[in-house]
Amino acid sequence: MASDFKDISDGELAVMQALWDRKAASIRQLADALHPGGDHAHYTTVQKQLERLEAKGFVTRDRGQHVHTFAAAVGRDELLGRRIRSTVDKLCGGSLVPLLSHLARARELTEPERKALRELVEKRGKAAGAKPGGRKA
Amino acid sequence: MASDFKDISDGELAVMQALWDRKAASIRQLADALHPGGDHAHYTTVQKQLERLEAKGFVTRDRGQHVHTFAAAVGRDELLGRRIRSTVDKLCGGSLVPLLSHLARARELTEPERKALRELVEKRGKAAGAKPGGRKA
DNA sequence: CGCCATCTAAGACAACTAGTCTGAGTTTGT
DNA sequence: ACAAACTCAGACTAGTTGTCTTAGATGGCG
Repeated sequence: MASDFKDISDGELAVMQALWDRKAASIRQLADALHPGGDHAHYTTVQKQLERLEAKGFVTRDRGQHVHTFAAAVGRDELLGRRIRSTVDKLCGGSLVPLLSHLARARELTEPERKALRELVEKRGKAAGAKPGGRKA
Repeated sequence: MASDFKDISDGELAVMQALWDRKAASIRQLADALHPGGDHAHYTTVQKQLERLEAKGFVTRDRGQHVHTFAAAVGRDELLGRRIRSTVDKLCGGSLVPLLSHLARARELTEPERKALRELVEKRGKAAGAKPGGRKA
């Protein structure tokens, strides 16, 4: 279910961001990036965050070398999607309409945004074969 | 700042849902709705949740009568918007493109969703000030 | 008036999470 | 062999959330 989605904290998210930016890294590299001039305590904080992220399945650890190497197991888009879905499920019963009309009301779209949007609309060729609004509204 | 957005827990959200469904209500009404057959403990749980929601500005309390009356201070759409914005800020630096392309990739859209989307595209040239009176499109 | 049901108010409490910090043991390179 | 760097396990604090207890205020009714 969509609900077995374990979310992560802001601190853990910062670690993920660093990981997304570099494909793979050691604790030391991440700690230095996130806490420039940090001491051992900062190092172990990052270590603990990676440990928890690994437990939640957001990160993979390569124990091949003495210095372990970490990599993101879920991408930015994946996390984005989970969060959006979770929000939409909880607040709109799964329907995207409120989300979309909110966007429409909220602010002006930029050119790239409009472009992405247009593609989204085009894509409707296939249809909505899917059952209408699977969830309740 | 957009970041001073205080979020609410799932339990508090349930109270908000009940409130959105009925415009205004007393603690008793909400407690009965949320915990059918509940005892005094459930009552005070809802009371505490309302107290915290009021502190966070999500709910207003009318102390005019002996039995206080509560109403939602922020709507579903407002909360939706805040959460979406928060997610987009944290994960995409504020750009909607990843969100939109995720939607495109994720699944087929339903008819009403496509309709809302088309309107979103049309609406391009306008300034932030929503011109149409209608909330609903 | 006096009683009682219902309500508000305030705080204690356990469970959980997240960030921090400490200490001990292991591996590596010189 | 020694020192530096790393892993690992766990303790500790603080904040949040749901639960529960107790005390005091209010209103209706015999």
